[in-house]
Amino acid sequence: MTKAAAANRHEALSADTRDKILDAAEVLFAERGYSAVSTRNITDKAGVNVAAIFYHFGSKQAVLDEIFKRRLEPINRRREAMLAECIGPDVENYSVADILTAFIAPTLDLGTSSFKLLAGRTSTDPNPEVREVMFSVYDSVARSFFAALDKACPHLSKKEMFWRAACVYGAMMYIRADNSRLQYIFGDDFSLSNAEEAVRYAIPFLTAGMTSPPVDEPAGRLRKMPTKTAPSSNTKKRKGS
Amino acid sequence: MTKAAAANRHEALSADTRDKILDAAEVLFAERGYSAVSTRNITDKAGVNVAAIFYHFGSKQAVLDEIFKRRLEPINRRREAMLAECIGPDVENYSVADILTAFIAPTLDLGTSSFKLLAGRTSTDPNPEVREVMFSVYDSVARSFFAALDKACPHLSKKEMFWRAACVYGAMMYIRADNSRLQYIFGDDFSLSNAEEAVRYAIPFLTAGMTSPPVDEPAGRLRKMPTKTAPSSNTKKRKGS
DNA sequence: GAATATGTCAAGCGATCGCTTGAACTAGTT
DNA sequence: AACTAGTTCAAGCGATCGCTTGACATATTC
Repeated sequence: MTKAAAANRHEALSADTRDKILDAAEVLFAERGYSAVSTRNITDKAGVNVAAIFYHFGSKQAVLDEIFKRRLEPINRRREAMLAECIGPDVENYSVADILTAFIAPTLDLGTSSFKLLAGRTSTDPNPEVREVMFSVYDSVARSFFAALDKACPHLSKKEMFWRAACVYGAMMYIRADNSRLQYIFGDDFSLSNAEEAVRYAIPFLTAGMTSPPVDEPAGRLRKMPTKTAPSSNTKKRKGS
Repeated sequence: MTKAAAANRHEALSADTRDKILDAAEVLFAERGYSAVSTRNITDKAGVNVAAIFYHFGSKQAVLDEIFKRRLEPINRRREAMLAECIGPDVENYSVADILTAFIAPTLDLGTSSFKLLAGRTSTDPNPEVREVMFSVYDSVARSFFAALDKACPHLSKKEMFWRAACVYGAMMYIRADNSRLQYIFGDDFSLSNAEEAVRYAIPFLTAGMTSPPVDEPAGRLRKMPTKTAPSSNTKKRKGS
């Protein structure tokens, strides 16, 4: 009783060192970038000793890796759930908009979490240590996403799919990274950090791009064109298959 | 005669220290990122003394700034020339595809130059020193580009334009940054570094997105919709106005 | 209550950071 | 030959880097 109470109090007052380090590092990496943040910056902000990083994680890079694993696990569960919901047995009716939403929306549903920024900004970070983590963490989800998109867009050659995927990926990452340069140009009334608006305005843009006619195919020969949205609705709310 | 010859030979054999530093730093920054490259890395690669950086530029940040100024000057001249060519007196016939091409193509016409990578990768670099340079360097061109896009897309509210601009910007930056993750997924036959393919496949994607119907506007009320391409052609080759 | 496992801490390792210094070298001018 | 201005150089400044160490505190087990 007293023991449990003490344990609870301890847990309520302060997360363990491990989590404090992850929380602090996440914020700092998002703000300044992996390379520009030192291990002492992290432990200072976390209020723990420098050695704790190496005791709990082994290296600075391992901290970054753990940050991504911790956040992406629930996000990817949501992604796969949403994806499963919108790919039924009838391949003919795959909705490009729904697939894009399944892939993008869960990554934006993080509120003001620093991880959204971090994920966007590290996506093009050239530091080898960072890229190593990115490769290890993003691979499987990206594959299942592109596989679904491929089924939904049978009119596209692999090359066209490659370039369109790059556009989708780039737009998504840029929105997440939110470097505030556009805000600087368009004015403070606008912000890329508004998740609802991102889904509302960016998804239709990307859907229009994905479903536009292929560049290479002569206009005559034509395979089945994709449907942009689910038959009955253009919002997320959809009936089960 | 001998003097001029000596000067020429000297110039032919080795660019001056200033340029050697810029060339070396450009490659290293592109490969590893600004924060992960030290001044000694730069001067070692350039084959000059460490102090030369501070004698010629004053700081590491000033080197990054000079790299961007040196490359962007000719690129921005091309951009403005192409933009001037596609915005005539008849606003009604502005071609979204041509405007996008004017903005994007010149940044890709760098061959294998490291600057293309560098520009893409630094665009979302959160390091304050890097962001400072980005803000100072990109502002004016971006404004004139968005102004032209705005004229070409009168059917869009400022908010819709903001989000579509973000998608365009993001796609462009991601393609330039070429983090090779898509290549890893799609296979080695595909590469984002192919400038011709980028223009051929990405511009139509982005044009389709830009010219898609507005999200907010009720379908009934409708201002003039934009033309996707110039009347006679969908390639870069166009007659003068 | 000694033994053991787990975690924290101050101190400091060698290496490297951005940057500075003052002496030396190289023109070209008088 | 003396002078000047522009440039390069080795050496090193204090600070900080990622990471390690060994002493110590705490909690659990037998």
